[in-house]
Amino acid sequence: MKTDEVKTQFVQAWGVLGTSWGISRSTAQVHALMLLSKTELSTEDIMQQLQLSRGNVNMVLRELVNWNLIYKQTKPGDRKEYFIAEHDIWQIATRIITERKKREIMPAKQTVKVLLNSTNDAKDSEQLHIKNTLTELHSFIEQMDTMTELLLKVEKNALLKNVLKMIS
Amino acid sequence: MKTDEVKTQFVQAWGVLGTSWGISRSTAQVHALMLLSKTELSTEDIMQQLQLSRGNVNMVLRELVNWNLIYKQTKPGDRKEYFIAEHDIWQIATRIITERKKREIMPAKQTVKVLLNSTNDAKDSEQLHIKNTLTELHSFIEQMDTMTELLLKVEKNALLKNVLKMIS
DNA sequence: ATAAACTTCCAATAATCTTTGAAAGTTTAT
DNA sequence: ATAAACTTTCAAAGATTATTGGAAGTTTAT
Repeated sequence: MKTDEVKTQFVQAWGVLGTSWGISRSTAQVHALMLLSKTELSTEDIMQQLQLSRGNVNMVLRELVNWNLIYKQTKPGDRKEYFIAEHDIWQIATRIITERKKREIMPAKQTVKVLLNSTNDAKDSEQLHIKNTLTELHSFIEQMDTMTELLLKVEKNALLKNVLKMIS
Repeated sequence: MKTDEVKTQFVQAWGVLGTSWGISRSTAQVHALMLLSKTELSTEDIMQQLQLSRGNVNMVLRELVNWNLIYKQTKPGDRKEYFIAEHDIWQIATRIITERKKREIMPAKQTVKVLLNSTNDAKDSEQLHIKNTLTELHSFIEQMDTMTELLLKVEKNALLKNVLKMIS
């Protein structure tokens, strides 16, 4: 397969996958393109290669910069901004996991915690059942949280990586 | 807070959270209601309590049954179908993780694998960079997959649970 | 101070995903 | 065989989310 074909296919496929991960198609596409690109790209480059509007590309790039998945770059004597992707896969993973934690785990934790507080005075059997369910949910979310932290540590911890390999 | 207030708040909050996990609001709401309900509920009960349409509740229940998150029940001398939630939090977790793996990890694995195959004959530096990126992505996805399997095993494995606690 | 080159914002539009509700289908009791 | 009680389907409507594209804003060189 030709280089450009591979690129196109990956970009398109990643866009589709992205939407099932709660990432907008364009965001996933731009990230995919940049991952495969060795060199920095300008907004124009991306617009042209992916046929997306200026506004959209601008927003997506801002989002990716916020997630620390791409970096802004400038070139001497050139006023344009260029962007280049973080290419270290574990760095990428770390940042995505961090975002997902923020988006998916923390709000759930918060919700359950608040409601759990309001069931302290549970008396009848229904109330106790609710309290019990919320308690279990809370402890489960805590464990997911721990797991997430663990994942974030794997990168820096070769020993841990091996332990995981051993026990799994 | 009153029992019904807690229920309502949990159901509503869970509905909102659900949408940021790629689960439809109604699905998350119905599941939340059933988690807090000690007894089985009929389609009518759910329609009435959550003010959702018959069609919607029917589809959602089917989906939840498919995920093994709720069970169908019948009562002697009653033609209606009733549903009751799986209440074991680790069972619930197992089933959700399994679904997410199916939906999020497997398709990505497949995509990368296919494209990786088509870069075997990489020659110039750009092609090698692409091949390299895809290779790393592939190995990362493998690791996520392993991690998922590990998560699924934690439930049944007290030792593993303790190891995790220890090293995290 | 001006204009050129570029970036950002945001209201309108488009695309996608969810929910409804009525009609069709199925099962069970008589 | 019929009708009552219940479940399922699916096209249309509604809600939400993503994208566009032009206008406003900013920066830099002269």
